[in-house]
Parts: sequence; structure tokens; C-alpha cells
Amino acid sequence: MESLTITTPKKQQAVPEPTVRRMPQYLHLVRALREKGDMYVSAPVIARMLGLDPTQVVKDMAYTGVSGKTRIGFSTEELQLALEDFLGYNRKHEAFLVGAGYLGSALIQYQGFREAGMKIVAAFDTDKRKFGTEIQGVPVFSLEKFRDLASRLHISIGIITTPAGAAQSVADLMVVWGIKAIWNFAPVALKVPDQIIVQDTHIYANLAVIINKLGQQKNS
Amino acid sequence: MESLTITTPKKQQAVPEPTVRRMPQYLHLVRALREKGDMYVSAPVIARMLGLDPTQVVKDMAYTGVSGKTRIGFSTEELQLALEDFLGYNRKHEAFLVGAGYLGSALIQYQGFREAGMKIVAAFDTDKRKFGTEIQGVPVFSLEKFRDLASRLHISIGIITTPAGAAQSVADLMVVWGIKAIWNFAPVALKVPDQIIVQDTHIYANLAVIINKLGQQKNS
DNA sequence: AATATATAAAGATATTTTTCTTTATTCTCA
DNA sequence: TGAGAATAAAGAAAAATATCTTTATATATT
Ligand SMILES: NC(=O)c1ccc[n+]([C@@H]2O[C@H](COP(=O)([O-])OP(=O)(O)OC[C@H]3O[C@@H](n4cnc5c(N)ncnc54)[C@H](O)[C@@H]3O)[C@@H](O)[C@H]2O)c1
Ligand SMILES: NC(=O)c1ccc[n+]([C@@H]2O[C@H](COP(=O)([O-])OP(=O)(O)OC[C@H]3O[C@@H](n4cnc5c(N)ncnc54)[C@H](O)[C@@H]3O)[C@@H](O)[C@H]2O)c1
Repeated sequence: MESLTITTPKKQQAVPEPTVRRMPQYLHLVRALREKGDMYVSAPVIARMLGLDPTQVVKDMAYTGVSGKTRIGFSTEELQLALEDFLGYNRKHEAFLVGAGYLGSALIQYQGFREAGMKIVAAFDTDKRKFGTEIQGVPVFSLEKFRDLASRLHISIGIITTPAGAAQSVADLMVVWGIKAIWNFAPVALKVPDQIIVQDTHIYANLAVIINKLGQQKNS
Repeated sequence: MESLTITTPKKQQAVPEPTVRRMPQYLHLVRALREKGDMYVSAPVIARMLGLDPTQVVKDMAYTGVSGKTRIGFSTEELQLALEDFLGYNRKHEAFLVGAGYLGSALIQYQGFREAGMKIVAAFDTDKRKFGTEIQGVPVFSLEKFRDLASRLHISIGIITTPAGAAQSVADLMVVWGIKAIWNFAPVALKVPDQIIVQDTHIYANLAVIINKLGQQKNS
């Protein structure tokens, strides 16, 4: 099978993940600068504001395709457009969220995602009392409805904010319904087919880092 | 100043951050295994269940101080205790949360943190309507009260879930009040003194990774 | 117009993290 | 009791990432 393909298809650029993770920060900053009226910004300035290494900023900027002017910096307008394009803020991805609890509600309500390329169009739960309700205009359905809706609409992202015990079965469902990427907030390792993108957001992990550093500081 | 110290103090072990971030996953798994009645678990088994490399699991386990038995694996009881100790789940850290909105409420309500070494003891906001209310038994105060309470209690962690615009000023306050670590959920880069630990949880970054991967998949 | 300077960009190096190899132990099963 | 097999542990190699260095360019200043 492998030997039949001419070469590995090679994703078009393969931007390093740490770079991708920094992109939203750049965009946030550049938007603020433009609102302030700044026409240009240099990599060293960006670096200082975000606490990064200047050359790293230059390297990251290279991935946006924007070329800076020596001694002037990058055009903020050009940068903003390039970053928005890079992050896919134009082509809107639609998402389903399963588990309309506290965290799920926070995500649904959050305006930021709308202008960030993702729109949560429906939520699902197993709690009867939530059926038919709305969270910021987003309807909450019974999980039974999921199949029907997902096949009709073109939903690419599935968000899991159910308790840990239910996460795997929800993921299995999402795979069946044709979801392309799963954004998982439950503290479990999901098992899904290779082609499905899984992004875990383990809030615990961040807490662990904090507590570990606190402990280190104490014993030094 | 530097030249006076014999050598760099060298934190006692300096566990790699990726290792620290995996520790909660291990603990979650080991707890589940113990409940199931398993007395031992081997690194390869853990690796398979969490989708990790077996030798990486072995290396991570080494940091807990637990020694495994050849052909048997690690004692689940020993592992659980060691992981809990490593993650500081025993010595309880107390935290203040500022910004009792949607996300803040979700964090406060979340039971998981209580058994994870951190207890949110009070929340603060600028919205008058929230003063005097409680979220799952955690009182919400005016931000004015912050100083007074923080100095009396021994609060080591400050959680910021305010809008981005208010985050820096809240961080400044936290520094003044003697907070040791800041857990920041607002999408901004905080400027604080060196000795203050800052952990950013930029939910945007995860979304960026998903959308980037979706885009790559499409163009391949 | 000439010079000094800040900058982008490309290349090289260093560091961190993961994966691969090897070795030795000890438990299981014949 | 002994051969075989699965494993932990330590070391080496590889990969990914971040930092440092150099070079060339364009711009503001004199
Ligand atoms: N709240 C936080 O701050 C936080 C932090 C870290 C991790 N998490 C994780 O996020 C997840 C949700 O946390 P939460 O605090 O919002 O919990 P929650 O109890 O408020 O919400 C869970 C929701 O999922 C629904 N649900 C349960 N089983 C379901 C199923 N099989 N299908 C569909 N819906 C189902 C419940 O009815 C409920 O509405 C948990 O896995 C938790 O570990 C939350
Ligand atoms: N909700 C999410 O899913 C999500 C996702 C990513 C990032 N965030 C970030 O988390 C933060 C909070 O988001 P949210 O959705 O909970 O917003 P929210 O509006 O629900 O909550 C913000 C709260 O902060 C309070 N506040 C405002 N200014 C304050 C100040 N100076 N001091 C103290 N309190 C103040 C408000 O009264 C409000 O209660 C934002 O910075 C947002 O960008 C949220």
C-alpha cells in the first residue's frame, strides 16, 4: 500500500505546532495595534510585547507569507489579513457540542470563537430537562437527533464536554456521523481512527505544571 | 550577585514539562485500574491505553520514584500514591478566582480540582449583582475585598477569567497581594515579575491547531 | 549624498524531547 | 529445574524546537 504511492503526499508546508499555537496571540496583538492606528510593527517589538524571542517571531511570520520591510517592520494590515487567512478565520467551520453542562455552556456562550473560524451550531445532552432549551441562541437537542442533523449539515468539528465516562462513546458516535475533528475536554485518551483529528484540552495538565513549579520553588 | 552563588541552585530535579503534563493522565488511569481491582500494571500496557510510546512511559515513571518489577510492572497502589504526591494532591493549594463569569463559574463548580490539589476558596468580580452570591458554596466578593482576604489567608494561586482588557490590571493586583502563581485564561501575555509563575491556558491555541490540521487534510 | 543603524532573513548551533537499542532481571511455563 | 519471554532501566540516537550568529538591505539621520 505504501509502496504504491509515488511519495508521501507531504502536507503542503507542515507548520510546526508551537508556531500554530502562537498565531492567535499574534493576531490578537496585531488587531489591537491596528485599532490603535499603527501601520507597521517590527518583529522585535512583537517579541517584547509577547515575551518571545525576536528571531522566533521572524520565523513564525515567515509562515504567514508576509514579508517585512527592513527597518520598518511588517504592515499591520497585511499581517492581520494573512494571520486571519492562516487561522482559517474566513472559511467558517461549524461544530456540534455534546455535553451542555457548565464547561459546555461557557464554550457555547463564548463570542470569541465566532470570530475565530468556528461556529457552534447545536448542542446535545442526555439530560431531558435541557432538551428544547437554548444557550445564547444555540439549541440543545437530545443525543438521538445527532445523527440526523450531522448528516444533513456539513459539520466538521465535534466538541466533547461530557463527563469522562461518556467521552469515548460520544467520540465513537461522532466518528460514525462523519465528524472530521474532535475537540476533547474530558480527561481521557480517546481511541479513534487515524484520519480523525483529535485535540485534547486537558485543563488538569496546566494545573499540574503550576503545582509542580510551586513545589520546586519551595524546595530551592 | 550571580557570582556569589557557588553554582546555579539547580532545582532539585527539573522534571521535563511534557512529563509533568502527562502525569495527571497516568493518575487518572491508575485510579481507574485500582478501582477495577488491578494490583499491577506494566509500562507497555499504560502506553497502549494512553497512546504513548512505551519507553516514554518508563522514563516518566522513573520521575515518580516508583520502581517496577520485571515482568510484572508497577504496583498500582504505589503508583497512585507516588503520582498523587508528585502532583501535590495532598498539600492543598488554595486559590482565588477573579472574573466570575461563564468560564469562571465552570472552574469553580468543577469538582475535579478539589481532588487535584487546588481549592478555590473565593471568587471576585466587578459586577455588583454578583456580590454576596455563592457558586457551589464559593462566595463572590467585590474586588476591593481581595487585598484584605489575601493577606490574611495563605493563597498561593490566582486564577484570571476576566475579559482580556482587565487581565493585566488583575495580574498586577495579584502580584501586590503576594500570589505566587497565576493561572491565566485570558488571551493576553501578562507582564509580571520573574519570580511569579504564570501558566497561560489559551483555549484559542487549541482551536488554531484543529483548524490548521483540518486545512492541511483538505489540501492533501 | 554618505553613514550609521535597525531590521528581516537565512544559516548554524544548542537545547529539549522523543524514539530506538541494548542489557540484565525475574517470572512463567514446560 | 531450566529455557523462554516479557519487562524495567540505562544509554544512544534521532527528531523537533528554540536560540544564536551572520549577512544584506533599506531607511532615517547628519
Ligand atoms: N468545568 C471545568 O472547569 C472543567 C475543567 C477540566 C475538565 N473538565 C471536564 O469537562 C467535562 C465537563 O465538565 P462540566 O464541569 O461541564 O460537567 P457538567 O456535569 O456540568 O456537564 C456535563 C454535561 O454532560 C451531560 N452528559 C452526561 N452524559 C452524557 C452523554 N452520554 N451524552 C451527552 N451528554 C451527557 C450532562 O447532562 C451534563 O449536562 C468533564 O469531563 C470534566 O472533566 C471540566
Ligand atoms: N468562555 C470560554 O469558553 C472561553 C474560552 C477561551 C477564553 N476565554 C476567556 O476567558 C475570559 C472570560 O470569559 P467568559 O466567557 O467567562 O466571560 P464572561 O463575560 O462570562 O465573564 C467575565 C467576568 O469578569 C468580570 N469582570 C470584568 N472586568 C473585571 C475586572 N476588572 N475585575 C474583576 N472581574 C471583572 C465580569 O463581570 C464577568 O463576570 C475571557 O478573557 C475570555 O477571553 C473564555
